[in-house]
Amino acid sequence: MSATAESSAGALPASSQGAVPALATVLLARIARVVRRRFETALGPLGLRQRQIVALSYLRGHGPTAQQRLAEQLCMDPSSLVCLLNSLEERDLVVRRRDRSDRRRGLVVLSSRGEDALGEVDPALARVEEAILADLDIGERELLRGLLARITAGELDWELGAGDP
Amino acid sequence: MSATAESSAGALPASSQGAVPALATVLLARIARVVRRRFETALGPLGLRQRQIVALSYLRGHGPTAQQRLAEQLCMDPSSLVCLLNSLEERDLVVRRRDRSDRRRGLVVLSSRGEDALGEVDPALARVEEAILADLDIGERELLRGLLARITAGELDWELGAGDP
DNA sequence: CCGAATGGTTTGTGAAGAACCAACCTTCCG
DNA sequence: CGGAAGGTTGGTTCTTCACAAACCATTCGG
Repeated sequence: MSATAESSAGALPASSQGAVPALATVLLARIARVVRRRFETALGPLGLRQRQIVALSYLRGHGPTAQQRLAEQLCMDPSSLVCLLNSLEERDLVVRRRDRSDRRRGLVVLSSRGEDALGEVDPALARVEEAILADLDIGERELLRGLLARITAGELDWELGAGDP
Repeated sequence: MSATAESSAGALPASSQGAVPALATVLLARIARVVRRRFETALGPLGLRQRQIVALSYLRGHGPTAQQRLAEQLCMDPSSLVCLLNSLEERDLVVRRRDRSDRRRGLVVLSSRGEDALGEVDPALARVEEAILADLDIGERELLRGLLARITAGELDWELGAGDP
C-alpha cells in the first residue's frame, strides 16, 4: 500500500507524548478481559457463559449458519464447537438441522427459546457495555461498534496463520 | 443521561436490515479470540505470552507503576499478577523497586531488556494487527485505537461490579 | 506504643476453556 | 468404489486464573 501502511507493518503508532502507545490489538486484549469478567458475572445467575452468548448473538445476527462456518467465524476448533453446540442444544437454545442440499452439512439455527434467552440477557449485557464504554459518547460507541463489525465481517484472517508471511 | 442513553441501557442498537446487530462488546469478545490466538502464535517462538506483552506494553506506555495499580489496570487478581511479574522478572524484563515514600508499595519498572524484548516483538504484533484490521483503512485504525485508548484510560469500571446497580 | 489496615507474597485448590488428536459415521463426488 | 468432506465422540494436555488462607513488612491513627 502506501508508505504509511508499509511503515505501520513494522512500527508502533507515533506518539506526541514520548510514551509509546499500545497497539489497538493490545488495548483490545485488555478490554476483552474486563468484558469477559463482567459478562460472566452478569450471565452467571442465568446459567450462561460468554461464549454461549457470542454464538447465540452471531446466529441472531446472521441467521442459520453451517456448523463449519460457525466454527470459522467464532474462531473455534470444530470439536470445541460441537461441545458448545451440545450445551446450547441441551437448553433448546439452538436447533441443528441438516442442509437439504448437502446432508453432510449441519445448519445451526437459533431457536425461539434462544431468542427469548438473548432477549432476557440483553439488558444486562447492555449495562455492561454502558459501563465499559462510559467514556465514549453515543456517537463514538456507534462508531466503535461499526468498526468492530467491519472487522468481524471480513473473511480474511480469521483462520490462524492466514495472511501471514 | 439523555433518553437515548437511557434506552440504550436496555436495548440493542437499531438495525436497518432486520437482523439484530451484536453489541460492540460482543464483537470485541469475538475479535479478542483471534487476537489472542495470533499473538500467541507470533510470540511462541520468543517464549512470550500475550498477557506478558500486555503488561510490558502497559509499562512502556505508562512508566513505573505501583503493583496494585497494575493489577487494577490489567484487571488481574493480585496473586495472579505476582505470578506474572515473577515470570517477567525471571527474564529480566521488569524490575521491582520499593516506593521510597511508602516502602510497602512496589513499583514495577520496564527494564531495558524489557524494552528490547518489546522492540523485538513489535514488528510481529504489528503484522498481526495489520492482518486483523485489514478491512479498515489507516485513518479508521487510528480512530479505533483512539477509542480503545479512551476506554482503557478511564478509571471507572475496571473493578468488577463497579458501577453496577 | 499498639492494633488495625495496607501492600505484597506464597502456596494450593478448583474450575473453565479449549486446542489437539485419533477414530468413527454419514454423505458426497469424481 | 474409493477418497474427501462434514460432523461427532472421547480423551489428553495445557493454560489461565480466580479465590482463599496464611504470612511478612510497613504505615498510620488513636
